[in-house]
Amino acid sequence: MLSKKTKYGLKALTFIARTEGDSPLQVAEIAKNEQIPQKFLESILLTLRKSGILGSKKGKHGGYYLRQPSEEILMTDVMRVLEGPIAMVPCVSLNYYEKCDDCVDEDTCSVNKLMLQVRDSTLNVFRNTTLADLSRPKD
Amino acid sequence: MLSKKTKYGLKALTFIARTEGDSPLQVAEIAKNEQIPQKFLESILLTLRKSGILGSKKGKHGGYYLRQPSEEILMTDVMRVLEGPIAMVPCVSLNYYEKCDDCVDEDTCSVNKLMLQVRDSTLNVFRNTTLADLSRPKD
DNA sequence: CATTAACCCTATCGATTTACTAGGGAATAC
DNA sequence: GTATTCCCTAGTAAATCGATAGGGTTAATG
Repeated sequence: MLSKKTKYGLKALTFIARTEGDSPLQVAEIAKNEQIPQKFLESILLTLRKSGILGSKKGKHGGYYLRQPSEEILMTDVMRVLEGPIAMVPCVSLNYYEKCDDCVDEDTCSVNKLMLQVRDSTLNVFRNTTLADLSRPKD
Repeated sequence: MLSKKTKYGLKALTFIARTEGDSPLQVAEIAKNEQIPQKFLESILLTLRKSGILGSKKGKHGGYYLRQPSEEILMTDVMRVLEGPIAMVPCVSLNYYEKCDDCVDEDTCSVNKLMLQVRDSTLNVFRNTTLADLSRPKD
C-alpha cells in the first residue's frame, strides 16, 4: 500500500506544478485545495524541500515552489524521497543494497529473482514519468 | 517493503517445487531448510492451502504439495494470496476496486495516473512468471 | 521596530499492522 | 491407541503510520 505521505506529497506537487505563478504557494492553500491535513502536509513539504525538489520562502508571502521546471522532475527522485527505496527487498535495491538477513544464497533465491524484475519494471515507469506528465489531465 | 510472510511463502513454494517427489513435504523440513520460524510458516502454508495453491495431507507422513505443476502456477495468484492486492492504491485495483476516500476527482488525480502505470507493469511481470521460472537457478 | 504571517523543528500519541508464539484439536499411519 | 502431522484460534511485543501540539525562526509591512 502506498502511504498517505506519498499520496499527499504527489498531490501537493501536482497542485504546485499546475498553479505555480510568480509567487510561491502556501501550505494552507495547498492543504485546502487538496483536502490534506495542514500540519501533516507541512512536514511532507519540508522533506521535499530538504531533498531539493522544492524550494521555500519564509515569512509573509512565503511558500513553496518547484526548484526545476516540472518537465525535469522525475518520479524516481520524488518516489525515493516520499516512499523510500523503490525495490521491495534490500537485496535488489540499486541505491540501498543490503544482503537479506535471512537469505542463504542470493543466486538461487526466488524472492531475489522475482523482485529484481518488479524493480526493473517499476523503475522503468518512474524514469519515464515527470511531474509535468502527471499534471496534465487524463488522456 | 515486501512482508516476511510473502518472502517466506515464496521461498517455501520454491522449495516444494524443487524437491517435490512422491510424498508431501512437511512443514518442519521446509522450515529447517529455508530458515523460517516453523509456527509462522505453518500459518502461511495454511493460507496457501485455503487459497487452493497447495494441497495437504494430515497425519503421519503428511505434509504439503502443489495442486498443479509449477509451470502452471502464476505469480499473480501467489502474490495476491500472500501480499494482497497488487495495486498500491484501491482506486487502480482490478480485483478490489474502491474509490479513494480522499480523492476529489479520479480523472485528474496524479496518484491514480501514476499508480495505474505501476500496476500494469507489475502485473505484466507477475502474469509472465510461473513458480517453475523461480525454481530454476539464476541464468 | 513591532506585528503578523509564514515556514521550521521536535516531540508525542493512538491506532494499526507485522512477525511471531502458545496451546490445543483433529485426522491418519502404523 | 499412540505417535505424528496438519488445523485453528488467540494473543502479544515491537514497529510503523497518520496525525497533532506547541513553539521557534524568518521576513514583509506600515
